[in-house]
Amino acid sequence: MAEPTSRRAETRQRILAAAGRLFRAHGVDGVGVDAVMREAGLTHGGFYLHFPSKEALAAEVSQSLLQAAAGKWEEISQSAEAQAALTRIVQGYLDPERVAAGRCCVLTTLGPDVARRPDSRTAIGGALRSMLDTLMRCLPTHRQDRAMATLSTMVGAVVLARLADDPAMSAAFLDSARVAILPPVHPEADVNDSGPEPRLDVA
Amino acid sequence: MAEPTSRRAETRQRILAAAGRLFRAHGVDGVGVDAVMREAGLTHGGFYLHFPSKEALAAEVSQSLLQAAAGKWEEISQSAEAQAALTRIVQGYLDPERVAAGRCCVLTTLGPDVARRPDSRTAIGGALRSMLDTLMRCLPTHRQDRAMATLSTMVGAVVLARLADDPAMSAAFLDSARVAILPPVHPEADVNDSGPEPRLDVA
DNA sequence: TGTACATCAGTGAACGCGCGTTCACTGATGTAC
DNA sequence: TGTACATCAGTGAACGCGCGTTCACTGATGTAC
Repeated sequence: MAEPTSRRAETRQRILAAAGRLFRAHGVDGVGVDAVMREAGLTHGGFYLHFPSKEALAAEVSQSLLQAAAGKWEEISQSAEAQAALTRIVQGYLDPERVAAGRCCVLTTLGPDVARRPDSRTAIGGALRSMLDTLMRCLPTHRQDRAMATLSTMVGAVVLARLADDPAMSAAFLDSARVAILPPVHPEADVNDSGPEPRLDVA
Repeated sequence: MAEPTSRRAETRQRILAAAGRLFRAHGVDGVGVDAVMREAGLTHGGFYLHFPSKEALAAEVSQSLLQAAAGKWEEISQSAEAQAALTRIVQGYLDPERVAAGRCCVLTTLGPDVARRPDSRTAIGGALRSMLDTLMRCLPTHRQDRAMATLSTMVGAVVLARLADDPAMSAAFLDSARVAILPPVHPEADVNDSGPEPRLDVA
């Protein structure tokens, strides 16, 4: 009769999800344990039944958010040909609506927070490597350094789009990164440059 | 007898510098007003003689740090030919020692912090535009979107280098960005590709 | 030049508040017989 | 099937602490005469 996910594990996931939303919106230091628990529909006292400390929660939130992103990328890369997968990954990452809504990558919303917390740093290592690996396999060159530079451009563009004071500038950061990463496509001009026929099957 | 910089103005600068160091190292929310004043060699009570609030300090710190960076870039761009200036700017930004010491761009250390604080966001607007402008003039294409993508790559690389758990990976993020931005140079092979003779006068 | 006073940068105690964490307790769920 | 008990997730009051901010005061510097 042992249910696959106990009630305890379910609540734990609810807390993780709540912390994911709040930490990304206000930073780890900008949100209290009581606010996280309220967002999860609980009272603050029960927090330590699920996590040993706020610091541990921060590490696990970073890890689970980045692992989710890494999993999504891997899934995309396996469901489509390399070029199309790259396009979907990059366009999803640089989606203006997602960025505006704050549902963007933890690297861009909590990057410096993670960098300052040893537990969080080590916790995200695996997912980060996985994302680079997926990206590398989708790139035409299959080179690791190209994957790193590409991820840098994506992360930087979202960071800058979020801190620009002008909406047009925000959009321009995301656009310029997309254009820089994805090979130019001219659907209206059929006579374009050579190469492995870059086709976009995602709007 | 009115001295050009009053004692008051000098102290104010000392507070700004102290906050610059501490905020970049621990985040705005990770440092108290008393710690900032202690770092500046003062007691916390006098803080409000110089700034109306901690929030205002955060905004002014971000602004002054980014303006300093923008000024340095502009200076470099006027003291050298475009290609050489770009090289110096990019190599300075991606210098592993500076990144390791935490003396790196406020966009990478406080990006999300700035994004969340309306006062800070508006405060850095001018300096950000100035940096993009300088970058654009140094790039071969002189295109604004290329400048934005380039800055994104630089910012992202430093963010990622700071949060990577492995020193080799940190270095690789900085290296890969440098290689991606700066045109490849082959000093050992004199017979290289054409173009405006890319010369590096900075090691 | 010397004295009296005004100005003002900086001090440090104090404030109310919210934080991270603990803990005695509640009440629902599951188990034993 | 029904009762008695154990388990355990969640509650909410309480803790010590450090935060941002205020303010009466000190002491050095500058000004007036």
